[in-house]
Amino acid sequence: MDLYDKKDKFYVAVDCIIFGFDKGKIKLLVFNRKIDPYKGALSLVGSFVRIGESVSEASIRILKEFTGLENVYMKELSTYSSVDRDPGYRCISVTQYALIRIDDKIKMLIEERGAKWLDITGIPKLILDHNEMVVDALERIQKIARYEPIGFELLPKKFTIPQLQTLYEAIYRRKLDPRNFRKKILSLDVIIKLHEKDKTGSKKGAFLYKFDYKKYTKLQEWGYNFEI
Amino acid sequence: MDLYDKKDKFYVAVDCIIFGFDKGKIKLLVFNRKIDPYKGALSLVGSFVRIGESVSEASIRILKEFTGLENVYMKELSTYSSVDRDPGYRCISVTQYALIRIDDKIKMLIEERGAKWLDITGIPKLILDHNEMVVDALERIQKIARYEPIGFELLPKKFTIPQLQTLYEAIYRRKLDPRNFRKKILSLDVIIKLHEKDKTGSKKGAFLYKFDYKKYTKLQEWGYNFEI
DNA sequence: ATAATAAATGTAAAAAATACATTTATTATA
DNA sequence: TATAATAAATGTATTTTTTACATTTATTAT
Repeated sequence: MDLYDKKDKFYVAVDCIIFGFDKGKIKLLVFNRKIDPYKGALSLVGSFVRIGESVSEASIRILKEFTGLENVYMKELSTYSSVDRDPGYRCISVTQYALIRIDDKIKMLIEERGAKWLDITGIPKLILDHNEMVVDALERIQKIARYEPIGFELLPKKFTIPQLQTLYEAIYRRKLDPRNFRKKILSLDVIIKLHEKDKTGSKKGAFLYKFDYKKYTKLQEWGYNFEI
Repeated sequence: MDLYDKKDKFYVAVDCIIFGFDKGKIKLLVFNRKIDPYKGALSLVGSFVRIGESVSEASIRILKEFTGLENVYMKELSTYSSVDRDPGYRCISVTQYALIRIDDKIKMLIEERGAKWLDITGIPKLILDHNEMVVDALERIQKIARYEPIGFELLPKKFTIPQLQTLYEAIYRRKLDPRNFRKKILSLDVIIKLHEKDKTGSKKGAFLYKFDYKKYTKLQEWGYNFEI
């Protein structure tokens, strides 16, 4: 490998913009680099793609390394390839955005690995062009939320309608009317009411629901609009 | 360059899925390869990305080489990176989809360069994974047509409402009601009626319109829905 | 028993989408 | 110069969806 000049051949990297949702806020997963270059600086979760794996295989591999998670919602965002984007290598980065459920187990796993969650309002300087990637990814999820039920990827398997509303308010950055929101989400007919309540949010408690993937898949075939 | 094994380092290519619209049909630009490997086979317009250019610079360069056109609507589709996608190189391809106006000048230019337009219904076998790219690009433009006015990129600068309708019918693969289509498109308030008629389509002739990019840009800021 | 809290609910009005058939401007031809 | 032929242009009633808005309910803590 060291026979070649690092600026004379292409390196391919994958960077993951990993979003979570916790306490009513959308969060981004970053870590403090342990090694040079940029030791100590904040970075997205990423790695070089190996010659014997595809970009998507690489992204699955590093997501597992950093979070312990498999079968995560992850989609390609885009390619960052400016000649001077990385002073060390001639490296193009293929970015992936991922949505994960934050629970206590995940929180622990992530802390063990030296990663952490940042509130997406007020992301500090990250290395290279990673801030740009985050901005682009946020724009993308805002767009995609209009025709895909991505909200459900970020919530626990069981969630309440007020929780779902708070999440959509965070994605769209505006308040929604609770009566209209409830009416709309129920009319989509893709959530199932459970016979349990979550009482952490109020004395009355709110009914828990779960997402109906089967029904959603069926509807999707017919060109379904998820706008809320 | 030849010091390195072709399977031992990454090559980066860009492939362009270039769509046009002619005689009521959506067309794809392909060419017959003049050199090995795959001499004589049909291929998307593409090239290796040079070490000193970005992917987007490369795509602009090759689009110019093949069509003579600059300032074309072109967006990244996605990255194709299976380890065995290209038997010759360890090559990842970043694809771009482009929409261009087919006119007689372009037709000539393209023929001179040995490229040609294929009807998108019934694309023959293309090299490598290019068929997959075309399918993905078609899916993408169908989706994107719902919230961006991409139709206008494919039509001549001056077009009639029936022409626009035919184009959307080709994109969505379904018939639209002419009264409702006209009502909807006019309500969007982004096309300007001209005092000329196009009489190639009928004895009565249809009024020509042009797209109002300024108005569209303004509306876009407010989160505009282009669904037709 | 009462206060406090967030969850749950309904309705009327406005806007948008849909379904549907006739008239109009023009050219070619009888 | 009247007529036939052609695609363009037009209107309305109905249904569906979206919006705006205030009160009651279930539960816990005091």
